[in-house]
Amino acid sequence: MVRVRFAPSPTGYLHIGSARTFIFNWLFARRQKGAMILRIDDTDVERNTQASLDSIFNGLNWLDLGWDEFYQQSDRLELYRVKAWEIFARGYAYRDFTPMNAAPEERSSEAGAWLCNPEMRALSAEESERRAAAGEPFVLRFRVPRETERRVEFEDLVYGAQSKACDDIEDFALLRSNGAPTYHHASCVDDADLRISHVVRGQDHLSNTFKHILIFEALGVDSPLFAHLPLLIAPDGAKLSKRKHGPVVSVMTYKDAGFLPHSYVNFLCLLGWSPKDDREKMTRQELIEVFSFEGVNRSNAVVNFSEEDPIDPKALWLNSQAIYALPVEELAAHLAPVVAAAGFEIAPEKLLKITPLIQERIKTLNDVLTVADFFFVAELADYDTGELTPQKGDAAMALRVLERARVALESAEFTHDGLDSVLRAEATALGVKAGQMFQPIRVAVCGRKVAPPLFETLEVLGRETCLVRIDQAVRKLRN
RNA sequence: GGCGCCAUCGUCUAAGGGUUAGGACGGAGCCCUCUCAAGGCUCUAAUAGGGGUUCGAAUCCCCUUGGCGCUACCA
Repeated sequence: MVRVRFAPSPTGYLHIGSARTFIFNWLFARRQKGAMILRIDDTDVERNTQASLDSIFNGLNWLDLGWDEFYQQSDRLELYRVKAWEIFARGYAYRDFTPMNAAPEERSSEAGAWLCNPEMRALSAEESERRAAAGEPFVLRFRVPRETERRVEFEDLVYGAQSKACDDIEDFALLRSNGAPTYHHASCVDDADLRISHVVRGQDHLSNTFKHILIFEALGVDSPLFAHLPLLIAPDGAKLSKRKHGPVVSVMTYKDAGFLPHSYVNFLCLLGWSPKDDREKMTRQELIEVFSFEGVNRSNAVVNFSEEDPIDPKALWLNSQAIYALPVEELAAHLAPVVAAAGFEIAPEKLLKITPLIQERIKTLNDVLTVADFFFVAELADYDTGELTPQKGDAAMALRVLERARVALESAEFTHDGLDSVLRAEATALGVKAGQMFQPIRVAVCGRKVAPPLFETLEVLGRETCLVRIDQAVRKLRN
């Protein structure tokens, strides 16, 4: 039985890299008909906040994928304590009484990396017990095997054969001096206790895996299988950080920008993974069917954003495609809350009629506000009168067109075909080109040159509104 | 510094000894057209460098360079 977990620590918002890790775990679980477990790694009480936990849930909920089991490490502290002392009892760990901030400088710089404090590692059982009983603070450290020239080895499902000499692994902590478990310890104990079959996580944990394998050994259990994922990085090559790169790193930014959850999931999947054919737009079901670790890349993927384009153009394109593919009713339902949040009151039936006119013109849900605004307002915002002037024409032509249109529209049948034939006939009668006829009308009713197709727009706007707006345009031209 | 990992168009990627190095996004152009889109077509642009192995390397090996990660009583 495949069991995978996503284990964020609540020290910030949901990062897009974390979201992608969640998605790959989820895809693998669904693909293998296994279980997806959400585990909150909150062993560092100092840094965890409720706000952060809420924001992670918000992000995960928006992704709309779900999970099967939920755990929180702060509920399981006793388990980590018990397991740590079991490890100690088996001789795989020792008490280190070195004071907290003792000589941290000596650790790096020089030739060999810092491995352990030999004095503490060699402390006799008696002295260790005595000092602990006397209340002297200590951290419980893993005793990495050094007597043999052993190497820790494993086969990563993405990166292949991995190997590291024990002499390059330091004696890491299991329990802090306050008794709380470290990430390494709690994570492994939980992975063992929850019977996690595959650990799928960021490549930043690749080197940590050697330590984890030693912990699993000390715990007396088989290691899970590992699959590390390439990291998401910024165009400057640095890893994505809120401080340096701003809101682009947060999942909620994309929700707020008007992304459809699935299209964003689709986008994230394409970063560091490929179905190996030319498919890019994929449904959730397709993603599940085709996902595998063989398709995962080994090099980091750049999220392509800049000051001018804060959102990766590929994400935008995928979203516009997803919007285009949506049934009109569904798109209208997605649009309604956006329109309402902007303060417009619009009847659902009307929005349903507007939707097909803008469907292929919006890249995000939020674009409805800039593309269809003139449908929502009672009064058009002021616009430059010069806009009314058609190509290769003048203000006089605009006036003639609008006056003529005004009369024609009073009696025209307000349907696409009706308006089409009436307005084209008027153009011919006036001796102007169709475009010269349509443009002044478009600007009069929309307030700008760029807008959805004219006849449908007039139809949805309705005769009354159209006549009022044309009158206003005529007045502007006469002034 | 030590250890580990990585390296194909600007970006995401395909090609795992033999291809004019393919696709997508972006950009440019053309077509379509009532504007804008959408759609169609064309163009743009890559195997980091150097050595090997081989009849033949983007592909295998080594070195260099560059990038990333770990090196906490953070996760």
